[in-house]
Amino acid sequence: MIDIKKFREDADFFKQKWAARGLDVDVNEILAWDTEWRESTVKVEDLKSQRNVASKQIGIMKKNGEDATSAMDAVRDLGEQIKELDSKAAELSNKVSSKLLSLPNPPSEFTPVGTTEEDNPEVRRWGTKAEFDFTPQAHWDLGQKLDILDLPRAAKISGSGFYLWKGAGARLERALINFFLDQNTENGYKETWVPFVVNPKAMTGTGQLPKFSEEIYHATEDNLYLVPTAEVPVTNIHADEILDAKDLPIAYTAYTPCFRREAGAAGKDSRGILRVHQFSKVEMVKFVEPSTSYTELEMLLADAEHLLQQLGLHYRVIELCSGDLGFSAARCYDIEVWAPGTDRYLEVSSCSNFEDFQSRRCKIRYKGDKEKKAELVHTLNGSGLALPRCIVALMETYQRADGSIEVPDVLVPYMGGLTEITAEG
RNA sequence: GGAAGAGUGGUCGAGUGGUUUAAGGCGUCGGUCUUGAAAACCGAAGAGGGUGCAAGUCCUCCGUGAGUUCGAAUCUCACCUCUUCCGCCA
Repeated sequence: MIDIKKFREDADFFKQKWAARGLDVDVNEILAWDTEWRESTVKVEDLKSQRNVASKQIGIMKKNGEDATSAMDAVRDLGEQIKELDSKAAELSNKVSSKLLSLPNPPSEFTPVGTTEEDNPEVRRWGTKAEFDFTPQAHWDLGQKLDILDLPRAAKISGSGFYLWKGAGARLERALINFFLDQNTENGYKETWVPFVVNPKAMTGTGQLPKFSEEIYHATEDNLYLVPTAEVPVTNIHADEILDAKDLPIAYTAYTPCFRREAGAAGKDSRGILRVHQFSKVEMVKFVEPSTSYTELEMLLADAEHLLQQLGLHYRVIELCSGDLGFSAARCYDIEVWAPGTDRYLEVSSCSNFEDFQSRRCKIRYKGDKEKKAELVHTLNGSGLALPRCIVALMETYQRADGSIEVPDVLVPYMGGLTEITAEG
């Protein structure tokens, strides 16, 4: 959520920022509601002040044994007015805040302006595309022939968009989760284990609600949501808290499954396990002092990149332009890994700075040593990393002519010493 | 799931209808004293919002939301969370 005070001062600034995202926002409407709210607030607070004084008087009169009937009648009338004005003010305030909750974060000053993903500039590349003296296969063929990936049976159990690993495939999923968690811990992120099901307040705090209810699984009986990313529970760890400035930056890492309905995405890039309803992901989340958030973003990105480097996978980093930026982010980098069989770059990480957009919604603040007021922290997060597409890249990059797969050195210990995945198991 | 009890500031804890402007302890910060520290003593300090150039001033906040009342931390109702006991259970 944006800062209403800044919005009052310069609504045009926000209008332009939202326009850079392709949104035409009627800022005057919001300003009018806000002005009206402030006017009613001034009135109602004055009435309340009068009532407080009069009530105190009544108390004193009663204590002295005087008759307070007429004074009580007068204040009763005040009470009626207060009630009426109060509900009017509450209505206006709700209008403003529900509107603001549905508006995205303004892109940062660094964010390139653009309309679609075509406009996302490439930041850098690491490594080169793997070369083969045979035609590399896609992971869905490799997985089936090696009998480690069973999509038909996953569909039988749950429907399309779910995956099922067997044998070395299942082991590979577990190995990567552990490898990522270990690496992130080494890089200073504290490992956490969080709920996979969260309440509406947490979902609103990070920005999934109220706008994207169609994208998330909702257990209506209990009004709880399956997490679409660990970002939600992990960021909310410090909701409604005032942190000590000397504890910042705080960095966490967490593994969770991620559940996404992917409404309307059927058919698009959905072959194999490229886009699924449930996938594993290890996430990194930071709470930082505002002045440091953009250097922290670069560090977060470097940490995520390092994971792919150790796996020896070629990737590129792109920066999202204003039109392609996610709802809550002010600036965002995507890391895309090369998958030779699929013949595409696949997004495996999004590293974002949310500035104070989430911390304002979640009320995550920090306080310095002296008389300084509590200020909102900046929050950041990035995948480190999303599993299925990493496995796709691994399988397709390390495949051999006979369809077997070589296990990269760093994963061998996590695979119980297994150095290759073959059809013989 | 059932029963009982409880939720007050950074923390512990008093307050059960009216100068509560939320006591007091601990912790924190500043000062006095000291070579320095500790101890002791003195003092300061919550959050959000409105208004104002400012000093200031006003409103709201005692788990959450409604209600009763001239007036609610205090009374009523609903919900949430925690504790204990019982039941069920990996």
